[in-house]
Amino acid sequence: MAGVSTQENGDGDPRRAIELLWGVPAPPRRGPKPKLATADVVRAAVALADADGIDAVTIRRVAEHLGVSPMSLYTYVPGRAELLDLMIDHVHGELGPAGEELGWRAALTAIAEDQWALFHRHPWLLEVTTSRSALGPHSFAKYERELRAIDGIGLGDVEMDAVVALVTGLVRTTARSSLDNARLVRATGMTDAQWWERAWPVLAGIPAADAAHYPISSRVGQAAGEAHNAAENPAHTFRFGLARVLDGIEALISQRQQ
Amino acid sequence: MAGVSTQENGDGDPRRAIELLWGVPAPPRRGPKPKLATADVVRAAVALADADGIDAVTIRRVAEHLGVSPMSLYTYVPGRAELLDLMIDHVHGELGPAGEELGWRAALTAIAEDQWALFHRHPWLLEVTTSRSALGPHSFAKYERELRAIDGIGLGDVEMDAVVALVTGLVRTTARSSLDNARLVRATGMTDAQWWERAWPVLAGIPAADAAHYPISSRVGQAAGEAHNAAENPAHTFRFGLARVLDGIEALISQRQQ
DNA sequence: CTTTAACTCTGTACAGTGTACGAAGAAGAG
DNA sequence: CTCTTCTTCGTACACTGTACAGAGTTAAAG
Repeated sequence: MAGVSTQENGDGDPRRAIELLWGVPAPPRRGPKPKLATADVVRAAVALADADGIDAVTIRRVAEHLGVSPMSLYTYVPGRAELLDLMIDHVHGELGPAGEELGWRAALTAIAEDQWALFHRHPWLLEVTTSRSALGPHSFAKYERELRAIDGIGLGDVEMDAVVALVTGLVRTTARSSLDNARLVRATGMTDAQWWERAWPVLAGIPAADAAHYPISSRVGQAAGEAHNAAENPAHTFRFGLARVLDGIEALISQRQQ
Repeated sequence: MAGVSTQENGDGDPRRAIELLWGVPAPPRRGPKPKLATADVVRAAVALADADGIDAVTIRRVAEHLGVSPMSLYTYVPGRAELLDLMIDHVHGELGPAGEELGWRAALTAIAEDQWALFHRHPWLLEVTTSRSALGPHSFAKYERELRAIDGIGLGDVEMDAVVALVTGLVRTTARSSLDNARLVRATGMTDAQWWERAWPVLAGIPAADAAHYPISSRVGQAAGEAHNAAENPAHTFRFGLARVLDGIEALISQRQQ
């Protein structure tokens, strides 16, 4: 089955969102003392998302966890979309610092491993799409660290951005596959193997689905399916892909140096 | 701002979903003639998603487009989640055939270009996550074609699956970035440059956001931002990444051959 | 033929969602 | 003190997926 869905929400004026992200101190306050701070709301939302997924982050449930009425949250956060932005930047703060003494390959590897771990700590990150206004201080630092890893090794600026996107994209897709598998096992109570055992009789009764029509898929799919369910293997797939990508980057660099 | 969100929906019994995907002919029917066929529903849903994004695909709106009451759709489709599965497999039917006479590099390139184009024709594909039960005939054929491109060149079965995931993942992430940019420009009426012009004064007033703290990002981010907005450049980023990935795969293959 | 069973279609209803609006009350500014 | 601003909250609206029950239609069974 399929799930959804990244919905629109660019309202254009980024001022308030940016101020929240960067924690601009509130101007002189006149009314009653606020019960909470924006950070409390963000922390509660992250805790909810960690535990029950991004769909558990509803205004009502976050408010309930904070012992506050739903509408009060709008005092601290302009809306749900901006809350998600704040959550993203918040957990980006868990990523490691620059660590500059390494070579580019070791540095990129450390970055990728860091993000791999982050996705597994906060799986909901994979269900949220970021866009330009989500650039808070921690996301900025993340980007800076990524670029620093490959600065001064002969790549152009646009190339550097592309290389960084390549590596972070790899982490994202392999982490997604790893966590999707785990999530499905949890949700359906079936491993891939068990699921296929139930699905197979149905497929077998369909002429067009005969294995003869898909000879390579049948062979490879089985091997890959078993590998995905082995506990340690998603990480191997990730590191395999990372090695390929780094090799490709290395080829570019040595070509540039000639 | 951020958007959401892949929600759960594994109900466990895949029989009906699989039958729909593979177009099993309905058993002898007794009641009144159906006004529609499942394919009509899928086509209408795809048209809606193409035009207005995946969030426009609500049961009510699809039904309205078909001149039918919302609840009748449940005659043709078990629920919204399965409808999304059917949509995915439907558009996977637009992908090209195997084309086997090419070398692995040319074949993988053709596959990647095909998928790049598909994502641009159906941007909603990027907002939907697939999972195991979405494997209809066209998705199966897609996987088979991908594997065929690299079959018999010395890779193990699990490696083949990982390589295929690497390439298709790259297409997905670069297409996402390309389309996110386009979507934001459409939604906010601002290009990245215009957006930054408005955002900059806000950021400039925040000590922590000083460019001095992010020297490389400031330089590279500007260059990359301009590149993203140039009409032809997202495709260049995609092809740049593809070249790196293919180089990485090539390194593996020649290492295997020694 | 009549009867029966299966099937399509539809209206209503429910539990959710984000959030606009307005009222009530608290606390610092003058 | 008054005035203004701010927080908090209850209510309400439009929207979602879909469970359920009933009405109407058709083909098969007797």
